[in-house]
Amino acid sequence: MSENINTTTDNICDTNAIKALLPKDEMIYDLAELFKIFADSTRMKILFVLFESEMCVFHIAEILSVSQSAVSHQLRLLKQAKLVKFRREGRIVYYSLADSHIKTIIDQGFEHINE
Amino acid sequence: MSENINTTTDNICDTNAIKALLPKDEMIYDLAELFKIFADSTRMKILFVLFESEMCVFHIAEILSVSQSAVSHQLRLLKQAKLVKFRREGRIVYYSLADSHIKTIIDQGFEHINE
DNA sequence: TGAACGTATGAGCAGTTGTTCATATATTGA
DNA sequence: TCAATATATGAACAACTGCTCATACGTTCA
Repeated sequence: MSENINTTTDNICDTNAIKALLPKDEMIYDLAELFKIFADSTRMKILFVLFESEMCVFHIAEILSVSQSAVSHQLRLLKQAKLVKFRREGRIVYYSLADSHIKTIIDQGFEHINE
Repeated sequence: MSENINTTTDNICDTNAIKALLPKDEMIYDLAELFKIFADSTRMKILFVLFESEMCVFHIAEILSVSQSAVSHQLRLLKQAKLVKFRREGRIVYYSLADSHIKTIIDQGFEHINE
């Protein structure tokens, strides 16, 4: 226990102690991956549309003036991140938000910007 | 008022009405820019270190096993996004978190991951 | 069954990002 | 003032991202 000496440098602050307090690398990596999803304005716009209402791919593309393909590609990422869910009704696929954390995260982002 | 007809397509959903409810493009862009900062594991790690304590560049680099230059570059971005602040004491520059929204955003991210 | 429609996806490309390396700037103490 | 130390920054490069284009898949209806 007490022989656990910091052998690298004589620090005033104990870097090893702080290192031990950090979340695991994998956890931090996953967190960064999640925030990557919010880090694009097209995806952000899609989320804002879905805040208002469940919506099919075609209408999302129309509202945002973005190609159907681009929307579909981004919905794929949102789906993988479990930020949206979907249901099929005939040929039409309706997307909606997956959970409520999403709104909280975005709201806090807004508050930071409008500090 | 009532002559405001949707001329593009005969939609069941009124896409123009939804369009009007969305935040302005610039706002959404700024929000995405903010989340870009959280979208990298090195920056994320830096934030987690600063959750624990104010810290100089050298020690951050040591704790994270990242080069001084890389840390400095990332701190620059964190500074620009007003996520961290700093104070100089001689040759040493100490960084710390700028406000409390940061922790809330990250905590919500955690909750989403651990759903 | 086959045409039409809504959605998904792979390839390719231009633009962006994070790192390293070299070097500049700033502060201290001899 | 000069060497040492702490930090900042520009250039360059490899890796990644988001779009477009072409096309495939899945469903409906005639």
